[in-house]
Formats: sequence, structure tokens, C-alpha cells
Amino acid sequence: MDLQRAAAGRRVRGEPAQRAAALPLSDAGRRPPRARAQKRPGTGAPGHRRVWRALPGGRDAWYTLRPRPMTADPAFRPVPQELDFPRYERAILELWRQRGIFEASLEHRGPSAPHFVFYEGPPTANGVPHNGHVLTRVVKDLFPRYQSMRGKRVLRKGGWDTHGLPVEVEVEKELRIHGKAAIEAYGVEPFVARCIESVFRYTSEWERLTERLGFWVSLPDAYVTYHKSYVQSVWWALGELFRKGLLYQGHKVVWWWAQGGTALSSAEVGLGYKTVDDPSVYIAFPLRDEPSAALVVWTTTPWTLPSNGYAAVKPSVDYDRVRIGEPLARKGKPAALPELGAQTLIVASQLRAALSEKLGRELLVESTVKGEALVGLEYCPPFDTFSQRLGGQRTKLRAGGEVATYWRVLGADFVTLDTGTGIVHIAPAFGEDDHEAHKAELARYADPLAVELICAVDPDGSFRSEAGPYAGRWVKDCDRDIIAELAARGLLVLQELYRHDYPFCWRAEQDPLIQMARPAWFIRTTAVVEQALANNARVGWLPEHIREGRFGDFLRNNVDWALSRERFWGTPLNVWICSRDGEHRHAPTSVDEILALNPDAFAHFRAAQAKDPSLNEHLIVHKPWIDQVTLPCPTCGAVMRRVPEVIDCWFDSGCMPFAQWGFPQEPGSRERFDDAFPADFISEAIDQTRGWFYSLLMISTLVFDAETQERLGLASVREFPHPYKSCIVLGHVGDKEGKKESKSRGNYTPPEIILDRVRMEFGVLEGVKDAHGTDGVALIAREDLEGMDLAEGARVAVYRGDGGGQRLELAVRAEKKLPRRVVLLSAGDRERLGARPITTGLGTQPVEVPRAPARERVFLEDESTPAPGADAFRWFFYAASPPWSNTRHSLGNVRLLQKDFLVKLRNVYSFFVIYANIDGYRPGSAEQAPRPPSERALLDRWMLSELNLAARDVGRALDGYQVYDAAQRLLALVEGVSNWYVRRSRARFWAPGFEQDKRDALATLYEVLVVAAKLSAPFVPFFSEEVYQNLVVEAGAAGAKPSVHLEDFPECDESRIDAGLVREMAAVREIVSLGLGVRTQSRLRVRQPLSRVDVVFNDRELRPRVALHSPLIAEELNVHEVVLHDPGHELDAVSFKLKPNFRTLGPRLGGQVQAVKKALEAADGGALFAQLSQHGRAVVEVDGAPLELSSEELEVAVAAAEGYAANAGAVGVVVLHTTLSEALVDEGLLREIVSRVQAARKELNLGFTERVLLRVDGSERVVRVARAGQAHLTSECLASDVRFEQPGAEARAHELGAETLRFSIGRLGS
RNA sequence: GGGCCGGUAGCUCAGUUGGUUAGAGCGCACGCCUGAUAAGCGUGAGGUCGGCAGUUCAAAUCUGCCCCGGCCCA
Repeated sequence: MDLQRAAAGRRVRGEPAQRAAALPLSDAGRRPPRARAQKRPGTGAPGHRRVWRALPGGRDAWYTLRPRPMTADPAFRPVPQELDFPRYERAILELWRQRGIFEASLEHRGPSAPHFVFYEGPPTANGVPHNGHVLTRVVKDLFPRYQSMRGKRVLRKGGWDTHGLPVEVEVEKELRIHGKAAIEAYGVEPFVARCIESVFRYTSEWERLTERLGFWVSLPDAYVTYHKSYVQSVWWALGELFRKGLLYQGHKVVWWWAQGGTALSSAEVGLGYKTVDDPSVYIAFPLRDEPSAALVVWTTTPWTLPSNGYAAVKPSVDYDRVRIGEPLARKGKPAALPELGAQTLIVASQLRAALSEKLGRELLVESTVKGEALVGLEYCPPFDTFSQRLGGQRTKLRAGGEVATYWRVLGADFVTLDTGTGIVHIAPAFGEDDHEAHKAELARYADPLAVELICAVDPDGSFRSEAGPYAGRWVKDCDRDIIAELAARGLLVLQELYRHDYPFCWRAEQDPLIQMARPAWFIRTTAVVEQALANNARVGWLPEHIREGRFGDFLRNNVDWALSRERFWGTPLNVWICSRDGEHRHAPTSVDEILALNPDAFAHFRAAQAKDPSLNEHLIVHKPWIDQVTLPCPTCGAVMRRVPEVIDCWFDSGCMPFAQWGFPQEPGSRERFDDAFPADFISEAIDQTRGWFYSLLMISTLVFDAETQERLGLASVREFPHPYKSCIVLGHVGDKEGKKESKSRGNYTPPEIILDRVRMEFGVLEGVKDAHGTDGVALIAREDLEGMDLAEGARVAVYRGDGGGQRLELAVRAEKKLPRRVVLLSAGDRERLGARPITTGLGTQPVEVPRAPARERVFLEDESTPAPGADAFRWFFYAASPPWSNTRHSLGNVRLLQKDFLVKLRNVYSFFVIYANIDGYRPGSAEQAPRPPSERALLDRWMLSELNLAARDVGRALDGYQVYDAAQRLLALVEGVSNWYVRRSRARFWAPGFEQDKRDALATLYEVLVVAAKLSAPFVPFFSEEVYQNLVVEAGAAGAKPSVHLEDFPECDESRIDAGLVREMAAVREIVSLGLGVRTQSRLRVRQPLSRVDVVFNDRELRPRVALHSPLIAEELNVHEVVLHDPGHELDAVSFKLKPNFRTLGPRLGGQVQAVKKALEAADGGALFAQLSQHGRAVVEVDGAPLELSSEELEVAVAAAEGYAANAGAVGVVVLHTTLSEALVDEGLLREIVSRVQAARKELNLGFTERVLLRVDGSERVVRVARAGQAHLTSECLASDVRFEQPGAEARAHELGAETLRFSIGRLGS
């Protein structure tokens, strides 16, 4: 052994990286402040340096390091000792910046390279990015990086979604106003100006996160949905739809906040549910032709009864005609008989008993009919609000004939029999189902537009004048009076209270929302559903079930897209309507087109701009400016005005494939669009199914039919799918428990904890009930402790974010009485920190902490362990689970996966650099040339086979967008390198001299690392860059590119794959594994050498192949001899078992297989096996009859016979000879002694090269063995002298089985 | 209430067209190695495959119902 060299290997961590100082990556080579080297005068021997290092848990240790003879000019920068990934990641970011690597990656493939098209789904920057965004960003980054390495040209245009309700809501909150009237009072112009300001509020946070994660995207030329060019593109698309007759006006039922005059989004509605008691009434609707019989309907909104239009029944179920009978016999007074006008009631058969129970009266069945028999019957509406005027009206059907326009029975499948009467009151202006039922009727009419939508309520929520006594009153206030009136008129069957959840306005908690049909613009998407489905069928969905499942279902149940919004901040709907004839409409698609019709159209905007030059040019196409633009009607010349609505912002984002280029108006946009349509790849989370995934696909289907594509002059007509070919649908990111992360709950791990430093901010508390602060201890909730991945009692830094007060180091403990994000500190510690208790106390909400005054909150930071960093964050999302399953994210989980891959790979890298530098290895040096791979050692050839297989598999997985599979394959490669190649090659690396075998090993490991860096570059762009810079760029290797990201992705070299070798090495590893299992079972430690191992193979071909690896097996199992046997070899320790091959036998024998199984279990396996090997078939007796079984129908397994030290696996049986000769025992004893001495050396923190004086004593045998092995002891334990004498007071004693060992280690010169 | 997805070892997840000993990693226990050492490595224990019923010679896998969680929609 070369001890000097060994010392050299250690030294690297002790001395500053000389070469690194001159390199751009110098930062990565320097130690962080916590581990800086300090010289302490007067300690250590001359020529030694002592280096201080911080250990986890706050322990410090002094290590003595010795200068080493080093190769004059090592090729590689030493790998720093400490695992501080964020540190070198920052250095790599700087390198990318300085050398323009991202920009180079966009261009270096040249203009003629094939495109790989990626579309960025625009995020909104008016909220801070969270972990879910990290997932989307790392997945979006992976494939462009990969395809770029595959030689593709990959543009990566960023984008921002800037319109929509969330933006308006944010501004409303700021202004403390709410509702349409309030905004109008404030002024639409300043309101919109504030929206623009708000849109980019968190841009810098987004940019920082984007960069820190290594997500390469061109942000400077990102598209912005409110920009004029973008809006004009959207107008163009809408103009196309208008031209195709796919844009129309109708009604949409919305949740309406009447007091504010605003519709609420479903997200807002969801915020305001409250449990309330509403009236629940059963009302009689007498039949027109038989007034003594009445339909009984049920409703919880009596105020909608004046607007009643129909009654609906379920056609397929039975309805009873009943008469009210005697009171039911029961306790208490009998219910009062309702004063009813009708004697006969009609209710669903299934609900009769329930109604009878509620009335407390028998309901006597007169007859029963199917619901469909009721359809078409006319009835008298409960109020004559509209029937006075429309009562006799009839409407012509398209199919011929006519029906009463209103107040008749409809058949509808949405009618349920859970509650009520099975007959539903339909008010077409209120309620989604109601309105749909109405629309279904309209569709049957010859002239649907002639039918008036009856509605007795104004948008402000008060009854209209038609409603007689109720006119002008808030509808909900009228419920009581309406019920009283119905009772007086003999129409009230029953009245109850109904407790349910009902939405209220989340900003004005006293205001209940009402459902109401509002005028709205629609896109007739139902006209292209077939095409959309065909388009969808061709999309490469990941996971695949999206195609037929969630997305396919959504398309099949498609309803027309309700496009318009009665809001302010959005793309204005570009429809102008003639003031003379409402049928004259025009949809101009650009400012220029408007100017061509009316050169003065924007005079008001230009005037305003002249007055205020800061007025944003893009606002020319926004409210309120666009509202003032008038056009002369192209048909009649009258004045046209724009409709007031803006559009759904999903339509904006769905236009991005063309709108990002300003297509078709902007110069050059046609070529750009033509080059980037459709996208090869997009990805967003699953909540975008009905959002972006839908809007993209639907708009593309609507706009880009073949004819339109031709008209636009595209280079080729795109078949389906467009506008995206593949789409990864991501799952959600949850917390450690799988719960959705939410800021208000505080179960939220800020990305900074993973990326930069492990710290969180807490509100300061002074005490909870019986728990009061102790000096030196910080108490926090258990969840927070786990969130920071800290153990009970860990030391953390505690300090104020504003820099005031002292910085403390405290022990942190969990306290179950504490809520999240507060810390309980002693009075003394609070004083030292200059902190005071948070005013909100124990009730502090997590979201309130950052808003508290600076003195009321402190940071807790784990300074002993650096944050995992960006690569670890990325890797977590690639490797933890397939990206479409929900992920449980936490610091602990990220670290877990980091250890598996990054840390292991880094250790191999560091190992290589140490040994390569010792020997002065230089990549590509002629005198150090390795042999060709085919002539290298088996292990090298195996490793190179595995490497090329990995290249093949990772490439294939990425080609198929299988992120998780690719990551698992990389993991397997790293496992093989570390656990087998490096472990088995260690001796070759530390062998003295620089022989051919060592050159081969270094060249092989070098190649593995460089190829692994390239393979993993799309996944972990920072670490792969670090390896590549050090091993390739800085080492001056031939053909080096400036960055690993400008490299080609490794191709699989089939000639390097030795499939047989891969298989036999797997067998070797299994044999070793089985053998070690035998040792464990037999309690034979590996240190005890054994004479022999026997292996009986299941596969004849393997034996001669594995024979090549016998020395390896012998060494791993610590046996003197390895004996390999062909299948069938007779060995006492081995028995044979025959089992049915169910796959072949099942279809032939059916139920008999179970009997065969039993028969085979009972039979003599050895004899059957003999038959089988001689005749190729075996005969067993099944159910008294002989049955012949072929070798294809049987599976032979060798098993370890009981009572032997043997173990069986797929490869065969491994048998250890456990008889110990005296010589073997002695040999084991000597290894035992060496082991104990070495352990003691480590415990004493001896230098790795420090010679010692060893005094050995013990039982007679121990002394004899030690004497005999003195030379071995001397060299293995670095003893300059071994003395067999009393070791003295400091002796260590060990029981080695029956023997006793005592020894002491004396330092020389001390 | 409806649709979709998921429920497999303490934890995170695999599991090919149904084929009989259900896998991996981490954690845990025991052990190895001590020249990658803040590392590396081995073995082992641990499972009514959410529950019930059905189809089948055979079910984690197919079917139905139910329970739990997530998302979307009502």
C-alpha cells in the first residue's frame, strides 16, 4: 500500500484550492464561512496543519492533516468537502450568465436545425410563486433542455397572463371597494391603470425563482396578454369566429351579487358559503283542464315563483294521483288540514310516503301514471305576473304543430327523487338547470328569438313592476309574504324550514347571492365538438387516461363557451353594434382596421396621451378608452358602438400559439407562427384541463380548420393534433401529509427553504398556560419542527429579520400546545433579541406573521445543514413519483431523494478526482492511454455496458416524456457505479504505480462520470455542469464545449454493450447476495474466512460465464474456493422442486391445475427432475390417473435443503461450507484483531498515516495468532512496532468469541 | 350530488396482456467495511394489496357496490 499517496488523498480538503482561484468557479472551490480553515499557532507537529471543521450537531473536531507529495499539476480542481449544493449552484448561475450559455443554447444548433416547439403556459405574476409552480417549471425545463442536446432548435418564449378577475379583485381589495358601481364611482380609467400596476407586482419574485431553479426561458421577450399586439391577435381570432357565425348572444346563469351588480366567479362563490335556514315550500299548480287536480312542486326559493315558466317531471318514473285522507295515527295533535283548492294532488310515487308523513295525513292513491304521461299538460302558474299577458300564447314548433309557450309540464332527466315531490318548479331566468331546460325548449321552436325570457326580477335584486305588490322590494325579503299569499289562495300544501349551505358574497357577508340569467356572448363550440374530439384523440396525453377520461368527458359534455364578462380589466369584446339596427354588427380585428373605418376613432386617446405622456400605449385597446370608439355602420352608415363586455381571460391564454407573435397583424408573425405550430410539448397541472388545455385545443380547432390554414398561406396544412402534440398533466403538490399547501394553514414550505437557507419566520410568544419559556430553548409546533427537518433539541440560530437585537443560538423543541408559526421564548432570550410578544398572541394566523411589526417576529435558521438546492428540488419532482400523481413535498423528502442520487453521484465524482489527481491522470493524454474497451478488465466492460444501456433507456424514456422512468434509470446507473463498480475497483485505484489496469480504471470512471453528467444535464443542470466544467472544460479535454448544456446527449453505442456480461454480473451480484444471506442466517461474520462455496445454477449457460468472476465472488464472500455446478448437480444441500407453469398449464387443464400443483408438491422432486432431464417430460399421478407434463409445462426450482447453510434464489442455490478448521479460525481471529485496532485508531482520531506503537495481550490463542501475523498487523495497522506485553491502564479489552483481546495504542513521540 | 384520479410494507412509490413466494428506496434492527469515512456496503424483519361481493382453474390486476383522500364540476 502506498501510504503517502493515501495521505495525499485526504489532504485536498485541508488546503485552499490553488487552481480554483483563477477560475470562474472559484466560489465553488472555497470553503463556506462555517468551515473555514483557521491556523492555530502552537498546535500540531511542525509541518502539520490543523483544520477546524464544524460537524453537524455543533461538535467541532480537529483533524491532523499532513502535507502530501502531490503531482506537479493535477488536472482537476479538488471537490470541496462540505455538501453545500446551493453554494456551487450560485457559482454556476454566474458562469451561465457571464458566458451567455442560455442564449448560446438557443442558437448553437443553427437556423436549419429542426425545431422542437415548446409553449409556455403563462402564469400570472400578481401572486407569489409556490411549490406547485416549481413542479411545472422544472418539468417544462426538462424537455427543452433534452431536445436541445438532441440537436433541436428550441425557442423558449416566456409569457405572462395579465387579465382577469383575480387582478380586479386584488385591486378592489387595495382600494377597499367592491362591486361594479363602486368601481365606476372610483373611475374605470384609474381602476384599469391600477390593474396594470398590479399585474407585475411579483414579477421579481417570479424571475428570481425561475432563474434559481435553472428554468431557462426567455423572459425579456415574453408575451404579455394585455399588450396591443396580443389583444389584436385575440380580436383576429374572434373576428374569424364572428365571420364563421360561431359567435352569438344569449343568456348565462351566474351567481349574482345583486347589491354590487356583479357576477361572482365560482372560486369567489366557494369562499362565501354559510349554513342558513331557508323556507321550504310545497305548492300546488292546478291543471288548466282539471282545476281540482294539482301538481305539487317543491322549492326553497319562493321568490322565484312569480317567474315560474314550467314544471318538470322525470319521464321514466311513476307518479301517483292522491287524495288527502285521515290524520295519521301518532302522538301529538293532528296537523291542520291545508286549505287547498285542489282535491287531487300529483306527486312521484316514491315520495308519496314522505309527503304523507310531513302532512300527517294519509294520501290515498287514486291512480298511477308514468312521468311521460304528464309531459305536455298545462297548468295555472302560481302568480299571474306574466300569464295575464302571455297566458294564451302558443309557439310553433320547427317540426310542425305548436305548444303553449309557458306553464306546461316538461320531461327532464335532471329531476331527482331524493327530496321534494319529483316535480320541479322551473324559473328559466334563475338556476342553471332551469335555464338549460328552457334552452332545450327554445331549440325545438321555429323562431326561438320570438320567445321572451320571463323574469320578474331586476339586476339589482328587486322585483319589477310586473310583480304587483312586491315591486321594488329585495326578493329575499318577500319570501314570507309570498308564502302567505299562496296560503290565502289555497295553493300552499306544506311549509317547512330547510337548513342548507347557501352562498353569500365573500366581501359583503350579509348579502346572499342569487342565481340569475344574464345576457352573455357565446362561442358555438358545440358546432365543432366532433373535430375537437378527433383532435383530442391524437394528442399524446400523459397520463393517457386524460384523453378518454377527464378531458374527453369534458369535450363530450361540451356546452357553448360563455365568453363575455361584465368586467373592466380584460380583452374588450370586439363587436360593434349599429345604433339603428341591432342586427348590423361588425367585428374589426385591429386598431388599423378601426382607423380605416373612422380615422378619428382614437382621437380621444391621443388627446389624453398628449396631456399625459405616461399613458400606456397598450391601453388604446382597453376599457374605458375603447368604449368611446365609434364606427360608421358599413351597412347603413349609422353610428356603431361596442358592446360593453370584456372576454373570459381563458380565451386570451388559449390564443397564445399565434397571439404570442401578434399573428397575423405583426410583420414577420406569419413566419414565426408557421415555425412554431403546433407545439411538440406543453405541461401544466391538472386543474388546467378545463382551463388552458381546453382553451388551446378548442380555439385551435375553431380557428385553424384546413380551409383557414390554406387561406392564411401556412407552409403546410396541419393535421390534428394541434396546437399541442404532447401534454404532461401534472398532479398537485401537497404537504408532508398529502394535504393541499395553504398559506393560511401554515403547512406551506416556502421554496426558499429548499433552495437557499433552512429558515422560517415565527411570531414571538411569551407563554402558553403552564408552558413558559426557558432560557436557551425555543418552543415551536411539532409540524414546524418537522417542516424544517429538525430533530428535537437541535441547535438553531434565532435572529430578527431587521437585524436588530442579538443573534442567539438556541435548542429547538416541539410543544404541542403551540399553533404553527409561533415560537415561545423566555423573557431573557426575548430581551437579548430585542423582541416583544406578537400582539395577536396564541391566535396568530400563519399569514399574519410576516405582517407583524419587525420586533414581534424572529427567524429560526438551521445553519448546520445547508439547504438542498435547486438540483435537489428538481430531482425530487422527477424521481419521487410520476409527475401526474400528487406529490408529498417537504424538506425531509427532498433531502431523502437527494441522498440517493445527487450525494451518491457526488461522492463518486469526488472519489475520482482524488485518485485521478494523485496519479496525475489527464484525460486524453497519449502516454496514459487506456486500452480499447474490449480489452479492459471485465468490470470496466461491464460498467461501459451499463453506461450505454442507461444512455439508451434514458433517451427512450425522455423521447416518450416518461420523466419518472428516466429518473429511475439514472438512479439505477448511479447505484451500479457506486455500489459495484467503484466498490469493486477500489483496489485498482489505490494500487501502487500507474499500471495499465489503473489507467483503464481511471479512463473508465472518467468516461462514466462525463457521460453521466451529460445524461443527467436536463435533470440536474447545475451539478452536471459542475462535473463537466471540472472534468472536461477546465481539464482542457479535447472537443470540450463551453457548457454541458451545449453538448450532444449521449448516444447509445451498441458495440459497447455486452449483454451477456450484464447478465452474468447480475448473477454474480445475486450469488454474492445469497451467500451473504447464508452468512447472516448462520451467524458467520464476513470476517471469518470459510473454505468453500458451492453454487448450483438453474441456467446451464451461466456457469461457465460466471466462472470468470470466481475471484470476485471469493473476495466478496471471503471464501478460499468457489465451486460452480451445472443445473441438476447432486448436492446434499440442494433439493429440486417442480412446479406447474400456470401460464401454459392453466388453459390446458383448467380446474385440474390445482390438483397438479398438489401432486407435484407431494412427489419426489429429484426423481421427477431426473425424468424430465432424460426424457423431456415427467409423469405425475393426478386424481388416480397418470398425467404427462412437458418441460414447457413445468418450472424447476432448486431449493436449499433444510439443515444446510444454503440459500436459493432465481440464479440457483448457494451453499457455504461452514466447517471451520483451526487455521480458518486463526485467520479469522487475526482479521478480528486488525479490525478492533483499526476501529480504535479511528476512535482516537489518529491521522491516517500516523504510525503507532501497538501493545497486544490476551488469551493464549490471541497472542499466538497475533505473533504469527505480526507482519500483517504491522502493515495493516500502521504499527511501527508490535509488542506482546501488558498494555497498561489505557488498554482496550474485547471478547472475541471465547478468546480475549487486550491492546493499547501508543502514539509515537508523545 | 356528478365526473375523473388515487388508496399496495412505518414512510415515499413500482407492479407489464389475470399465472400462484407482490417488489424498490428510505426508515428500523442486526451486521460488514475502515485508503470515498459528514462516506460506502450487506442481510433481515415488516403486507388481510382500502372493504365487501362477483367472474375465473387462478384476482393487487377484470366487474359491481361501499368507505377514505385529491381535483374538477354542480
